[in-house]
Amino acid sequence: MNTDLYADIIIEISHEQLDRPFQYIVPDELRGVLRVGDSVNVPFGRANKVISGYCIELKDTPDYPVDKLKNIIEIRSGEMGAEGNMIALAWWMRSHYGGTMIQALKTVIPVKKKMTVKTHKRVDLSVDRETLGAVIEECERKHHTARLRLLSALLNEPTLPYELVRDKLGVTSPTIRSLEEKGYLRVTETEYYRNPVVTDAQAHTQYELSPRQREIITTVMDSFDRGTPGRYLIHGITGSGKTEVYIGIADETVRRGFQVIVLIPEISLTYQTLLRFYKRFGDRVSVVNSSMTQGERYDQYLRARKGEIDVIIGPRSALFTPFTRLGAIIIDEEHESSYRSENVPRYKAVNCAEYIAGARGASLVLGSATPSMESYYKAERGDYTLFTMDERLTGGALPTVHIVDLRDELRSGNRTIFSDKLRELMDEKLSRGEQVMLFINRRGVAGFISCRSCGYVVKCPHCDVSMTEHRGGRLVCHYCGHTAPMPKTCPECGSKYIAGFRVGTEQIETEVARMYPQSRVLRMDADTTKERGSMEEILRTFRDHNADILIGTQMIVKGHDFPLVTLVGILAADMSLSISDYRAAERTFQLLTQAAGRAGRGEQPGEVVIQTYQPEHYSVVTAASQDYRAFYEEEIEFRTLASYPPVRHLLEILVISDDEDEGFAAAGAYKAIADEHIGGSGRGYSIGPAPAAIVKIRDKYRHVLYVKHTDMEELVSIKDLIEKYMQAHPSRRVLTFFDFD
DNA sequence: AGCACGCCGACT
DNA sequence: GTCGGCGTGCTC
Repeated sequence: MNTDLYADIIIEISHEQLDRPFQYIVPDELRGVLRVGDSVNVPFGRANKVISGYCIELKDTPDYPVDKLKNIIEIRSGEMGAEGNMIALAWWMRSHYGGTMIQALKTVIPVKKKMTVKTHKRVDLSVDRETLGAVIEECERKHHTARLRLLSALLNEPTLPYELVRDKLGVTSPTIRSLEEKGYLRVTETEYYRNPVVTDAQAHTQYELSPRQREIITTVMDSFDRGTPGRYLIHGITGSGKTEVYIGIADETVRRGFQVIVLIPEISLTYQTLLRFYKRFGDRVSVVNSSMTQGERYDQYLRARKGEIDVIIGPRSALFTPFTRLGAIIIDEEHESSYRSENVPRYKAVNCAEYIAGARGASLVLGSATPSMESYYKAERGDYTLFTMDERLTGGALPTVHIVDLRDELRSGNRTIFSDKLRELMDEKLSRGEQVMLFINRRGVAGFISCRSCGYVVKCPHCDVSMTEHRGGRLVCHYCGHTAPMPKTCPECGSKYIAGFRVGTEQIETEVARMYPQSRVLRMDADTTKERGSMEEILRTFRDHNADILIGTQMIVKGHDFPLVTLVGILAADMSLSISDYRAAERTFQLLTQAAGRAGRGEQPGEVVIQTYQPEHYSVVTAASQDYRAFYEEEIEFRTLASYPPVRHLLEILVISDDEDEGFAAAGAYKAIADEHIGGSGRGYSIGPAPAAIVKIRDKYRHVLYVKHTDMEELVSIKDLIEKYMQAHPSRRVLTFFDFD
C-alpha cells in the first residue's frame, strides 16, 4: 500500500501566517520511519533555507500540487522532545475523538507562542542627537520616508517599543534592520517571566501512613522500578485516605527523578487539597486552574518544559503538561464527568491518560469512591490492578439511610414534595441547631413522562430508555427512533395523573421558606452561581453556619465537608434514572452515594432520606447500603445484556444538515459503510439512523446513528472510513460529528 | 519571520 | 536609462 507518501509539517517559525501545515514529500529512505510528532528539517521559502518543523500528519494523497512539493531533508536525531510528544498525543486524540488536527493541537498545546512568549522587543537609539540630526537631514533630502518617520520619533523618545514602531509608525522590518546594520539604532529583546506559585509552606512534612496505604504505594513503586509501570484503580470509600496514597506515590516518583501529573475535578480543587501537596513538595509543585490567565498558564507550561517543577495539579487540561520525564499520572475522583471534554476533540481524560502513561512509561493511578463502570470493568478483566480501601481512617460511623416510597406518600394523601419522614427529621435536626442539605437531582428533567400516582415512566420497548414528549403529543425514543402516542392514562395503574415531570430548586426554596420561616435558607444551582466566586461565597456562608438549610443540584454534593450537617434529603432520587442514556443507573448511584456521604461528617451521626418512586431499584438500594460491589454486579449484567459500554463500545455519529432528506441520506450512507466493515463478524452492529434528541436546532436537522462493537479500534477504523468517504463526497450542507462511548 | 519582486523617485 | 529604498506577497 502506498502509505505515508506525504507529510504535513508545521514550521518552527512563530508567525500567524506560518501557523499552518505545509506539505512535503516523504523521501524513500524515510518512508515507514517518519512518525507523527517527529522533528524534521525541511527546505523552506524561495531560498530553500533549512528550517526545523514537526510532522503532524502523514497522508497517502497530496492536497497541494505535487510539482510544488519539496522533499523532507531528514529526521532530526535525538529523543522525541516535549513538543513531539504533545503532537503525537494530539494525533492520537484526533483519531480517537474526531475533529481536525489543528483543534487537537490547540487543546494539547495551550496557547499560541506568539501570544504567550512575554518578550518585550524595543528599538533604542545608539548614536548621539547631533549625528541623528545629520542622518535625519540626509533622509529628508533623499526622501527616505520610512526612515525619516522612525528616526524623528527616536529624536523625541530614544527608546520605542517595537510594536509601536511597526504598527503605528508603519516601518517594516527590512528598514529597521538596515538602520541597525548602519549602526544608528539597536533592537533589543527582553524576556520576562512570572512565577505565580508563591508558598512559604515547608516541604517534606512526613505523614503517618496506615499499613494498607504503605502497601499500595510499595506495590506501585516496585512495579515502576522494575521498568513495568502499572495501571491501577483504587476503590476507596470516603475518608479511607486516598489522598495520602496519591501524595506518597507522587513523592516516591519524584524522588526517583520523575515528574507527576495529578488531576482533580475542578470543583474539589480547594485550598485545603492544594495545601497538602504544597506541604510535601514546596515550590516544586504547581497548579493550573480555570481562573488563571493565558499568560500564567503558559508560564506553567514553560516551567514544566524547563524541568523547574516536579508535580502539577489541575483539572483535565493539566494532563497536557509537557513533562519530559513523566513518571506517574494520578486521577482523583476518576468517574467525574468533568474529565470529559465538552468541546472538540471531545476527549476523555482517563483514556488519554492511559495512552500517555503507556507511551511515556508512566504509572497510571485512578481513584474513586464510586468508580466508573468502565474502569471497574477493566480492573475486573485485569487491565488495571485493583486496590480496595474500605476502612474509614477518620472514624465516624456511616449514616443511617431511610428510603421513602413516594407512591405511598401520595396514597396517604401527602401531595407535597416532602415526605413525612423527611419533615419529621428536618424538624428534629433544625430544632437542635444542626444543618440540613436538600438535594434535587435535576439532571434529565427535560420532558420525560411519568405517572404521579405510581411513578411509572414511559420507556421505549426496544431500548429501555425513557421516551421524550414532542410537539403534537407524540413520544419519541431518541435512541432508535421508535414513536408512540402520548398515553391518556397510566398503562400501569390507570391513573390520569400522567404528564411531564418538573420540579425546580426555586419551588423547593419557596416551599421550605414557607415551612420553616425561622430558618436561614440558601440555594445553590446554575442560576445562583452564575457570577464568579458566588459558589465559594454560598459554600462559605453555609460552612460558617450562617445558614441552616442548603438546597441545591449536583454541585452541592461534590467533595465539600460540612461537619454540622446531620441530615441529607434527596428529593426524587430516581429522576436521573429516567434520562435516555445507558449511564442513567450509574449516574444515579454515584450521585446518591455522594449525597448520602455528606451526612454525619462531624461528631454527630448523620441521617439520609432518599425519596423515590422506585425504592426497589438496585441503584437506590445499593447506594443506600453504600455497597458499590453489589451495584456493579447488577449494572454490568444490564450492560452485558444490552450490549452497552464497557462490554461493547459505542460510536455515536451525529449528522447535522440544512436539508432533512440529505442529512438522513448521509447517515444512511455511513450506516452502509459501518455494516460493510463489520461484515458477518457478529462482533458489532449498527442502530438507526434516527432523529436526534433535539431534532431541529436553528433550522438544522439532526440525525444520529449508533454503531456498537466489541473492539474500540474497529470503531476508530469505521470512523476513519467514514471520514474518507466524506472527503470523497464533500458537502457544505452536511456536518458530521463523532462521539465514542 | 524573512526573502524576492516590482514600483517609484533621484541622480550619473 | 539605472540605482536603490520601500511596500507587498508568498512560503509546501
